[in-house]
Amino acid sequence: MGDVTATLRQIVEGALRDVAAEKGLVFSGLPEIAFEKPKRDNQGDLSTNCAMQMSRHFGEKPMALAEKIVARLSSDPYLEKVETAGPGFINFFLSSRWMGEVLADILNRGKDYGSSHLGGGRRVQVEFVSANPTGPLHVGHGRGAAVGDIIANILNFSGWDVQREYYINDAGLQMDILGRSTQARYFEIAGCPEKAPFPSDGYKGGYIYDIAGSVREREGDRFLSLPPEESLPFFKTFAADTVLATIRKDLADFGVTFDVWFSEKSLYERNLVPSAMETLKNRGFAFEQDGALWFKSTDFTDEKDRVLIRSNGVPTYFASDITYHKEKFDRGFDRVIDIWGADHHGYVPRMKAGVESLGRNPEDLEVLLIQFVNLLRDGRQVAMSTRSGEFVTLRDVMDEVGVDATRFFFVMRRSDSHLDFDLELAKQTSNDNPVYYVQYAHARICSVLREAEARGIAVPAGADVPEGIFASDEEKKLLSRLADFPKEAEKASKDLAPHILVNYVSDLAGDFHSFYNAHRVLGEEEPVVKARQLLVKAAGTVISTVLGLLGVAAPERM
RNA sequence: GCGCCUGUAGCUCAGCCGGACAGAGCAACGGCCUUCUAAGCCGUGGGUCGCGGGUUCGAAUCCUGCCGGGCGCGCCA
Repeated sequence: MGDVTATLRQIVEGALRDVAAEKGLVFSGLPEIAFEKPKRDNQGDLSTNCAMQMSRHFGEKPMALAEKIVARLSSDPYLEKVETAGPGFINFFLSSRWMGEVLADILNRGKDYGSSHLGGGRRVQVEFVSANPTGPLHVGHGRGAAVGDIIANILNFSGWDVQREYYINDAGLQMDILGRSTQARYFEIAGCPEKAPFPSDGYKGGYIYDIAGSVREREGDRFLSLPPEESLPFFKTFAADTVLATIRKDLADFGVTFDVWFSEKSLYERNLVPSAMETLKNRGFAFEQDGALWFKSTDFTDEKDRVLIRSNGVPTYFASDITYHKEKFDRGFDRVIDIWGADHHGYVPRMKAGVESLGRNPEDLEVLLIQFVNLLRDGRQVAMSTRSGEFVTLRDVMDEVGVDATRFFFVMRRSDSHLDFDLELAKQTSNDNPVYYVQYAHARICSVLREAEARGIAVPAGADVPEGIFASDEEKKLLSRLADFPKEAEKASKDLAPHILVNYVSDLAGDFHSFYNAHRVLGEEEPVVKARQLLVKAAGTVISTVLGLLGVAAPERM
């Protein structure tokens, strides 16, 4: 059986129509009846507040309407009992028959349980990280990487055709500064810093020395005799390539890969920027003034017009970005998601205006803002400053605490709220650490199934269990949680919210641990052993699926 | 000054397209290992949901005004 709520919805709708018919009311379309899982155990497995929401239309008090609905509910083998409660809730207690069906559904669909066709195969692009190739990725980029990668996984799981893309800002002034910084360090190492002074806005990180050192290893001192301006192109290219290679390696080791690495420079090489500017002019959204080309962003929600091409002829970052987004949509995506650091939030209205000016619905571009990571060690803040080059890199963190914990921690909170990341906590292998809590549940499950096998008790091939075999609260709770998964996955997809999955899988692991401590799988009567083996296997399947979406390992042993 | 985000238990946070006595983890306290992994489980205590108004049968949730924290407002990227 697929969806319990869909079945319930039909039943309740039928009852509502009956009540309406008796009162001579006609509704063209009933609002969707919402079901939720009540907070307290004695409030049933599912409940609806529809009586309260529709009481006005029916001219009834919520509770009275609820009673009428309940009185007209058709009997259903999946329903054990139905109650009205509180201010007008209708609570549904599901029968044990339903539990067996959920179990069978999970076991039959395996890894696909919880996946959906929400996206209908439509194409979505997720662009994330996109850090300037001027230095190693820091923790903030890491959070964006984890969020973007997991969102891409979730969208894929819910039926979208997903492409992951990294936009390389390799065209602007920053590349020049990177080249000059490297060049200066090269001359400095060689003992003649005066020939190429370090730029005042240069990159001061130690990695620049490493790159300069590599240049000396490969090219020797041959640039010392050349005028700096002549060797600058080499330094620019070499430094950018080196940094980008490091970024790729860090991301790959972090479990993040991209389908496309898109170069900003390529926009210029293909001459796309001028043609995009032409498009804007033709559509009446760009105008010339004071020798510059301006975007008429005040036609949209922006507070002032913005420069596209400076009076010196150099395009702004904004011009590249409009061109880039035009190019994205030209590639045929139905939906484009950009994941940015929260410090760019002021740029969102402008970018949306840009998209709209190109004739595209601005809602086809969604911008997700990722708030900062506050790095702590034993509760104390770790000092960081990009300017001085002293920052904690993603590499540092994943080397210290491991990829699994790092990814998990990055998506534990809503993306739009600040994240406290305690390095010491993430490293602990104790119950303080939520990552291991979940992984441990999976390892325990594997252990039980292994032990069963060792004792010659194979996991039953089918998925059928006797009705009523799961009688305890712990079993029912676990099953009920497993039944929630498709809804939770859907919610995570619609909200683009990985933390929903983290919360879900933590709760699921908790339900499993409670079950495990209260009951034994092996050594009970045969039908119970078989049913519990299947239950445990199903729990393992779902935990493994969710951890897979999070890009976190599901270990068989710990 | 204008704009965006944010303020929930001692700490970190969920809940925020309005609903049943506001949830979880950690920390504190008390229990549970001869039995499938105690990296686990069970129990107890702990909250004026920043403050004041408003809308509603009903507000942590929506509106509004204050107060506190973060960020952004360039012919920078």
